[in-house]
Amino acid sequence: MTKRSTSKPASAAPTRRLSQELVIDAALAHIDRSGPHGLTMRSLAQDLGVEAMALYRYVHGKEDLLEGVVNRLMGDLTAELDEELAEHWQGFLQMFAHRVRRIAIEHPKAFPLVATRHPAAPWLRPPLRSVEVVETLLSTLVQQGFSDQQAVTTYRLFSSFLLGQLLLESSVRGADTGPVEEPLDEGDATIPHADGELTLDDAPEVLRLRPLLSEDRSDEEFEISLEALLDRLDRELSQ
Amino acid sequence: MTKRSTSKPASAAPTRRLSQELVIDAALAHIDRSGPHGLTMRSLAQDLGVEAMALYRYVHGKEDLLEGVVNRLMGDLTAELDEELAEHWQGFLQMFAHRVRRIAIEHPKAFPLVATRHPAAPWLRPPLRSVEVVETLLSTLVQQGFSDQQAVTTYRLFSSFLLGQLLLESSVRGADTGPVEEPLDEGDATIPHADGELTLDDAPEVLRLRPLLSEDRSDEEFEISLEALLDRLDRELSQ
DNA sequence: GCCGTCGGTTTACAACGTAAACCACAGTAG
DNA sequence: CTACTGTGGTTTACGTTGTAAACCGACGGC
Repeated sequence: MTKRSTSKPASAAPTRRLSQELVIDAALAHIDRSGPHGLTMRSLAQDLGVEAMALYRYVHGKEDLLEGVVNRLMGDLTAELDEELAEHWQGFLQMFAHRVRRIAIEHPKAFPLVATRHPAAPWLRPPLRSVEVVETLLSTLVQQGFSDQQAVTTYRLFSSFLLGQLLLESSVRGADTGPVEEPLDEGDATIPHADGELTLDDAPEVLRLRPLLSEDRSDEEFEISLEALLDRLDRELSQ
Repeated sequence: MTKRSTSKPASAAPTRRLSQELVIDAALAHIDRSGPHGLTMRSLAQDLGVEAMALYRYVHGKEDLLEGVVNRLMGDLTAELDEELAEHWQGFLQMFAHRVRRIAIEHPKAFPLVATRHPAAPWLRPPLRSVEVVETLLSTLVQQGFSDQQAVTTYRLFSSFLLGQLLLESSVRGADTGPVEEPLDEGDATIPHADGELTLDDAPEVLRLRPLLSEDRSDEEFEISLEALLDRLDRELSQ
């Protein structure tokens, strides 16, 4: 109604009763299409066909809302784990990794939040942010013969791996799924800032390898790297 | 002068002439102590003993300023590389990795910006965000016998590794170097939100391993993981 | 002397997060 | 049936943000 043109995909007021779950879901949906930057209390409210202040019945504030969103995202990570796979730590970790990756892929714009948002406890490393998840992971590992130290280290290695890989991946996916973010102005000053099409003169190698560079190998790369990590763990375990 | 109490460490107006460099440096310093969230055009201006709008002579806007900051951070990555080390790709990558790590450690609060801020080109993966850096990296690799594909993959693996490792590391370091961020209120609603001291009942394993978990092994872990990555690359190279 | 241009300030505004007061209704108690 | 109270939502309001636009003083060249 105002003048924003940035995608208000109808659904003006389909629901007649709010709830925290509903709010958070709407928030996630909104982020999915316009990025975290595009999420505003008012715009979200409008999505729900309601006034901004109404949201405050269900969330403490924006910060809290975002917290809710990442919980929503990473929440059902421990849900219904396949007992079969969980029997060997390799399969277990693999399954876990793929679950997280699926989330990152389904919500490329939202996933970075998981990384940014600092966790409740310093030893809760993104993207495995809930005590529940860490608990199942650690207990499973220890239960399968990992020493305490090994379990913890594995947890650390595993999370760095996931974070690095998926953050990067979701960043590129999030970009081409509609870079609705910051159109911003043109014009320049004395700033070295990003040129319209990037100066890759005197960068012959980059120029030459450009097709290779823009290729999307994320699937195989993830698989391979994960495999490498597991191998490495396996080696360190038996040694 | 207003009423902010959040650390204005003197230095009211030591300089009589502004410059883009100066502005960006001040911004970085400000972020270093209060986090990106605490950086405000007005507060930054005040640090420089000047009015907010003055900054716009040197930066296009806040977004641009942040861009400048990350460039400043990652800028001199290619400066004066040790020819000795660059003779073997292993030493080369190692040196690179340590340089980046040093930056992440010296600016824990600022480093996440490097990850968040999306790069000019999609194939420019954080934290190696400048064409220059990527150019030297790629050319060095190719020049030492890497195939094109191998060079590119190495670049990818290397950046994921750095990003995951250092983002996590800087996040914990940034936290205990003064969590000036979002003190926010107390009180609750129907929200699952982080309890004051986190409920780790029914998380016996986490509870038990807590000392292990909060231990800081980042130094060795980085070294070891880097080593592992290099080994893996070496293996894939010869095979 | 006058005149741009450069560096900074003043003023202004729209958009944001959110506190506080307000209102409309639905149950329920009497 | 009426009065009371809590619950869900709106209105109004305020402070803080980023930034556009107009303004202004000093200073160097003609």
